[in-house]
Amino acid sequence: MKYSKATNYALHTMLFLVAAGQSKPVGVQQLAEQQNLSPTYLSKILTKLVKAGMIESASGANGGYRLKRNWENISFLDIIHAIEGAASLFDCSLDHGPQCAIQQVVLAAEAQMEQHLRNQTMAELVQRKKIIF
Amino acid sequence: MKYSKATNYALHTMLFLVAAGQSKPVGVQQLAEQQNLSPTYLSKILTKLVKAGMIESASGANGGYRLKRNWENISFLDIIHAIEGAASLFDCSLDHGPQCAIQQVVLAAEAQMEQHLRNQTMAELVQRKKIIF
DNA sequence: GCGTGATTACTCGGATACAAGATGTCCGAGTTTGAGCGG
DNA sequence: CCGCTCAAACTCGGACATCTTGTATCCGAGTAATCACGC
Repeated sequence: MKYSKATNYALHTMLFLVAAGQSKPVGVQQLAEQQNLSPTYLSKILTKLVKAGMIESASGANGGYRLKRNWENISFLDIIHAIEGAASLFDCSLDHGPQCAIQQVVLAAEAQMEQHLRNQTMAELVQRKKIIF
Repeated sequence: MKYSKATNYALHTMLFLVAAGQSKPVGVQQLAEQQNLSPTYLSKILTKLVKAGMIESASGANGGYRLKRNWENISFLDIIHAIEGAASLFDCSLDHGPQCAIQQVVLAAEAQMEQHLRNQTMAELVQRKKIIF
């Protein structure tokens, strides 16, 4: 079990966008170069973030991606969910009784992790560390 | 990102073995029936648990799998790591600076989850709930 | 009875098949900016 | 100097190609218990 590379890329991109501010859109090319991956693939990932309402895209020359309003509240969990989906990471394969004891334990553990990811916003991270994204 | 079905099977099997006690070995056929999957596949999964030292196998007639000593301390995390591997679920794809801020956040969150999984033993769960595994 | 061999009931491990998802690439289409050009 | 056109610089989306991983099956080999049989 591992987070996908796409999540990796999305987190780094968002961190950069937050650090850059929301003044001008940043081209996908520039973003891709920094992470050393192909622009077209990055754009697919960013499309998910757009649909999740975290950023917006600007077409045409000088286009690119830009933060949307209330970007201050975007948490790690928001980004991860946008990319990976919000499904819980364990589904009991059997159907025994109303509630599987194993499932309860694992989901409780997952909730702990999500709690931590929900409390950490991108903006806060940028403030604390002086970048190195 | 999801835990694999194999993990699912392993957890359920361990819970059953703990509930059954370590007197006689339980055949893989019986274990597979309860979870409605093929015996050969289950045996592959259980082989990992054997190598992790949680259970032992007995060949020949009346053979099967049985708990090993100090099974009381086996936690959820032990089983999950035996099946999924112990690799952390996030590796920063870039190499920027000594420590990636994003990585630190995600790993801290993961640590929270693992903490919870480490504290929950199979034996405890069997005692609390009267089965339904 | 008692050993000895065959049968039966198991697990083990490797090889293989299959499906799904992650990871990328390619290309055509739409959109905005800005430069060039003619009036 | 103004407006029009056109090219350039972008993103968007769908359709692929590829690779890895999870899931599962098959089969031959080894092993232990038990049964049968001959002495």
